[in-house]
Amino acid sequence: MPDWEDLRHFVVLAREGTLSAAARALGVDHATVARRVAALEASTGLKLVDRRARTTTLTDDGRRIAAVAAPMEEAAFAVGRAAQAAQPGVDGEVTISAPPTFASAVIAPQLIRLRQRHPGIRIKLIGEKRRASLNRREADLALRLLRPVETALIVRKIGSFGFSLYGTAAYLKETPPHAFAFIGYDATMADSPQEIWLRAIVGTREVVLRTNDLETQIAAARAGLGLAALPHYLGDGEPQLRRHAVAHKPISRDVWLLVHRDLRLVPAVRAVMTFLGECMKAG
Amino acid sequence: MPDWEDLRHFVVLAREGTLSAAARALGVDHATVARRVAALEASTGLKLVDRRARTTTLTDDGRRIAAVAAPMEEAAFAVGRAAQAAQPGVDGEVTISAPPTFASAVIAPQLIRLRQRHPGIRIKLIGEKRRASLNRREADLALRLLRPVETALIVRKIGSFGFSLYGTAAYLKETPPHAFAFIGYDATMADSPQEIWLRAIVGTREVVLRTNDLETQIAAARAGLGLAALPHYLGDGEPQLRRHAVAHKPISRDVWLLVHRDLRLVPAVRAVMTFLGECMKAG
DNA sequence: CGCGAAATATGCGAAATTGCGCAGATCTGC
DNA sequence: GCAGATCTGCGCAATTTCGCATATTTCGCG
Repeated sequence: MPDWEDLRHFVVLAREGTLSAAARALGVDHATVARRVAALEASTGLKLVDRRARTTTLTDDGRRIAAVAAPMEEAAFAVGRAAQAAQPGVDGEVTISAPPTFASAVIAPQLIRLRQRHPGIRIKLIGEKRRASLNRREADLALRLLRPVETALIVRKIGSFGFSLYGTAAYLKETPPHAFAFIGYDATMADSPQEIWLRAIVGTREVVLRTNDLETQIAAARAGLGLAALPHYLGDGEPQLRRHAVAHKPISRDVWLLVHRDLRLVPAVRAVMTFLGECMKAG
Repeated sequence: MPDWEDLRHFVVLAREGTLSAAARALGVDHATVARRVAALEASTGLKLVDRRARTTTLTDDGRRIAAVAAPMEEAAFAVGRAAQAAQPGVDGEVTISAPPTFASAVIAPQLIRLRQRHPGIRIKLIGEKRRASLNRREADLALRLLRPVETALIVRKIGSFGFSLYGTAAYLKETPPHAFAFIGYDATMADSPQEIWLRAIVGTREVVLRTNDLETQIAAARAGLGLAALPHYLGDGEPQLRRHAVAHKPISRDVWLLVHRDLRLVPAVRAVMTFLGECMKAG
């Protein structure tokens, strides 16, 4: 039986693709990953990776071994969750993953309430667009705008929010609707419901700014560049912006709260879940 | 995620029950096991074992964690088998587990043939009464006298051998059958077919020696103490001993060859399996 | 009640592991 | 074609880890 730490490093290398990326993911030096993998190769008597400068490719044997070792990592994460689940009391650190603006505009302002209610809970709030893997315990809780399909996750709808067009009061007053300019997402978000909704409204008019960053859209709208489709929790918080009513059917997006099955009964996690539900009602 | 080596030590401790036993099983010092487990407790924030002098008991949390971590060990063994299975050519070390007398009297004398045919194969021959776990890779191949029920194992009957009563020529000539003394197994082997067979023959006559060791029975028979029920592969090899025919129906026991599913196609393992089959025909 | 076997705890020196810095190699963008 | 960025490989020093020896505790047994 090979050394388990060697296997841990190798599994990450197999997933990440390069020694350096694996080293970053593991929080160690790349030389350590290289040595660990070399040790695994020695103990198995197999050549697992082709070491070429710039690229490290798994051999056939390497892929086989990585596939067999992957369940080990699953089990290791399960141990981590079990340890978290066994923690007594409501103390502990809970990591939340949420869309960036959601984290900053909705959750963060209300965190003080959670803090007052449960002083023992430490919160790690990660605003990120890519979806954190709850299976790999990159987060304990996640807020998403799409109902996920992953197994072993408990999904709960905790609310929804609507969109409106926002512009400065001056812009809305001075510009006739047929001359409106718009601010929208770039191609990476072309499939999102709010972007499709916006395109329908825009019609033949002009989109003068495309950006993947919502904060940039707000800044542009504030500067009087045009109208942006913003969630109410953001647009209503901007004193310089006003909603502009349109004839189109309004849209809203649902917010889903995700938690891993193993963690759903942990007191600290439950407390944060309750808090997040209240955040949605308040927001 | 906890350190995987810590988990490996803890899983073995959970199975073995004491620090010392776990240390023996792992081939390390017991101090190392204690330190590893302490490190795991620190990283999980849980108390996993109750340390009392002389006894080490798992806590409830410890049992939970051990149960979750056990699949990790399964996967680790699977990696070991996969590595063995990926070995190219017929070179490699193959471990055989067999009943002690079988190993010494049948297999060992013929090993030279295997060696001549496949010089690259190194054999580890373990004579042991307790059944080696092929799942945990204590052996690659096992010979057993009972058809096992374990899953993931391939079972093949490769032969059988008979039993007879053996005594010295002088003893058989000078002693009338009604005065025969017998040599048999002790209580631990009372349920074995050959012992039941022997008891039926003995009838009301005397069993003057009971021992769990077959070699001891042979030595006693050679010394003229009485008659022992020996497998032919042993008794026929003793120049001082002669078979004594009895009216009872002769018995024989089947020999089963076991191999783990993952290893059945490994060239070196296949070669040894073929060799073992020939051993049975020759013996 | 004393003794021995076996298990756990502790302290110390040796050995292995790790991180860092630097060199060599390859790919990308201009 | 060239400069910059990124990745791998290697040697050295600091840290961590491990095994051994010793002490302590507990259980079984006469």
